[in-house]
Amino acid sequence: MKESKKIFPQAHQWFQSKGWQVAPFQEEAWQAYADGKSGLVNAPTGSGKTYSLMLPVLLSGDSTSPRPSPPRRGGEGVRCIWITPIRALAKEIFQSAERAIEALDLDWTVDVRTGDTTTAQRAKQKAKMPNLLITTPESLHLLISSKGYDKTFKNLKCVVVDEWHELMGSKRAVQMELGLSRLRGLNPTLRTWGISATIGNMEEALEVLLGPHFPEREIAVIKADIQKKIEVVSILPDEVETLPWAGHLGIKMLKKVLPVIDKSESTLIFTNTRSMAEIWYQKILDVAPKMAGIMAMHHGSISRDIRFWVEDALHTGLLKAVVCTSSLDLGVDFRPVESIVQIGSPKGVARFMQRAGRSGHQPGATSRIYFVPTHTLELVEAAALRQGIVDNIVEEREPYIRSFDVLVQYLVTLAVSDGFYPKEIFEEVKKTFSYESISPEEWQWCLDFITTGGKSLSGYDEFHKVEIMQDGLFKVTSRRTAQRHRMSMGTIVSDAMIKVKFQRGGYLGSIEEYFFSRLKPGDVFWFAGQNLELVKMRGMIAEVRKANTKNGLVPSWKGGRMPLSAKMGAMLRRKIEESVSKQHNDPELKLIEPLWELQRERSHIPSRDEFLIEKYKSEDGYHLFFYPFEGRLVHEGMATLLAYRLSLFKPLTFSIAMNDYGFELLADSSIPIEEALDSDVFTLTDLREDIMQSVNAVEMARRRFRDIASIAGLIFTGYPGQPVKDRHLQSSSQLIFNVLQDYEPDNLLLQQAYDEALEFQLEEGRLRQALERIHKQEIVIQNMDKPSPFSFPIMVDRMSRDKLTSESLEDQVKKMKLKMG
DNA sequence: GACCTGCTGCGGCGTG
Repeated sequence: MKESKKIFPQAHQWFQSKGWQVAPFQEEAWQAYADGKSGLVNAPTGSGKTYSLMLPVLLSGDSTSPRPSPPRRGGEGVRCIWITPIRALAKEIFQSAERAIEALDLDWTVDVRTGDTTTAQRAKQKAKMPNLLITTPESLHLLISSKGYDKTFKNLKCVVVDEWHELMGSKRAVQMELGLSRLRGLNPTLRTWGISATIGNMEEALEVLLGPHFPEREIAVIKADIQKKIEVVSILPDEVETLPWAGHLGIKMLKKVLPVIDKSESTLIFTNTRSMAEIWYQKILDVAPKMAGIMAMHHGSISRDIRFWVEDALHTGLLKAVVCTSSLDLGVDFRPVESIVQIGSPKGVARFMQRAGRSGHQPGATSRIYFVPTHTLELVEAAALRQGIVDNIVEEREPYIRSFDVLVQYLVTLAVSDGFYPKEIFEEVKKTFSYESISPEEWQWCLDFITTGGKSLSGYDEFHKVEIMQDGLFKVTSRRTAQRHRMSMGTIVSDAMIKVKFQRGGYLGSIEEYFFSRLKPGDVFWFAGQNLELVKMRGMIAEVRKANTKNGLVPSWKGGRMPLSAKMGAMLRRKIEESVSKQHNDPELKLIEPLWELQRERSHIPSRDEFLIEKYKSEDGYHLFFYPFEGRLVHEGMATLLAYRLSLFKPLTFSIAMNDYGFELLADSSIPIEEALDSDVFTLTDLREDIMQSVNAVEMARRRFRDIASIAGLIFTGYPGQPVKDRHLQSSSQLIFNVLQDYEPDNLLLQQAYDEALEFQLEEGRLRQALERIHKQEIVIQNMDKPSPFSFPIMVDRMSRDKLTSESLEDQVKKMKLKMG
């Protein structure tokens, strides 16, 4: 370690002058960088990870001079690119860089380039690029799509990808891989560094960043040895009966949450959905009107202006509490708050830890997170989360591979700028993790696709985007094509949103088109913490005014589903067992004991090597309940699979319901489950075939295809400010889907849609593992006279989806409770 | 195509 001091004495001096300590991992990173290595710095937020790479980049030979010297004239171009997944973080990186440059008296220039960069700034950059460029993966691709980009990046020595764990597991990472492959093509000695929080598959994260064939001896992995203490405090009801058996809102716990808010300087209240945030915000105001003015709300559909204001107000101590969704997980790294409250299951240990980390930022300080269960079985989740933290469990982020939509977009990007020669680019693309396995035929398909639209779309000129020049250069010559392409780059596809505005101006945020299709003028809804009356619709704008009525609809957004992570599922199974055998110290598990007694009385509690199937007959029909604890998506797949296999024994129509813990099959005549078990209904044999038979794979693929088509540039989503209506997008994507389905079933984008449906919607891999596990377990079939605590919430879930009944859900649940005695 | 609880993230109308 002594030697590194010789390499960057200025850095040490600067740290000293500030009274900062140089952490061992920082020194290690400086050394590795000076040695010319690439790699990954694995360090938590707030650990000084930025300077672990910022300083060696600035101070090493990549700078014009490590000592003060008169600035050289322009033309040096970009020497380092710093990638951040979030625009808002760019500002912070920029400030860190400026601070370092000034303190060390260097002649680096630094600037930010994102969608927020103004036209004037862009023009300035075009004349003279900064030496350190802070940008996003999307903006990097936009730069690659401009003429002479190879000159811009001619002197590039290093790329740093910040928050790499955030990109991993999304197509944005694939886009990053492609961008890196091109930059390495331009500069074979380019150093690539990632900065990442811990994820379950760290080695893979490194491999994705550097590509699978990066020379081993040029790689370094730097791990910050900072262990954060996290304390999980459940907010418990006085009696377990207070908690509902089913439900997810947790409003019943409101009174217990208020004291936490009261006694803390500042509190973040995390909810799982945007509508839940809206509801909690309103309910808190209802019971604690004094919170008006010192409490705010923050979620992804609220306008950026309002969100910035909230972040700022939290900084300056104006706000005492903010109700939010994961929009505050990341992004602006604000001053830590005193208390964190999590309402309902966060579904994964990593997400929970990240949120906990928002409190107690001082080194050595303990982060405390209050967990609020919203139904009885979530008491077990509390214990599971605590154990998960103790055992250091962190979920994986699975990288996307072979995403042909991202690849064809990239190829058009290259064709838009200076054009490309396929042979050269193929070699680069093959070196990425994502496309390592691409075959020459598949590559040729991509080239055909961008030049002719492929076999079935060749009749349409708009798909002939790229031309092949005489010398074999692939290039876009049409201005319109180039412009449209630049306008639709990136891999994030959003639904068309209606903007919500006050009549006199004042933009509040956006809600999906669908929500408004059910509303007529005069209707009242809650949004952004306000009670609003719809005045009129104007295109994609909803004009509103403040309403005086107390009640209103709460918008629901489509959003993504967050199923229980596999690791949480395993931990839940373990904790149930510990709770039942009373081998634990968790207060939550103690509280839930009466529920186990009831479960045992009415049914059975499965041990680790048992798999429980409950049978129950009601006036609705014949029910079967299964409990794999694998999350909603896997359950949905498994339920359809079993329904299909069971129907081979006897013609039956099933209705299916599920939650994160288990699923239900309901039929109107008896279900031959024993018979089916005898002939191995959980078998892995013919799994793929049976899945394809049982689920509506075409429909699932059709839905995935919309995003794929938009990333691949098959559909144009409109000019900024005048988006194309969703139903138009829907229909054009469907049209193309149908054409491909009929005339070109081997189309790679179409196949990708099927692959994604299987992998991400059915979570086939996890389904397979779950079936394997069940196979090794002993199956216990239990008849029930009354629904068990396990099965009850699933039944409620089914009822809430049953449109035929006119009874309100609440009445039904009451009736059911009476019946159950 | 959605409703049935369901997050987050970026970019965009210019070629010397």
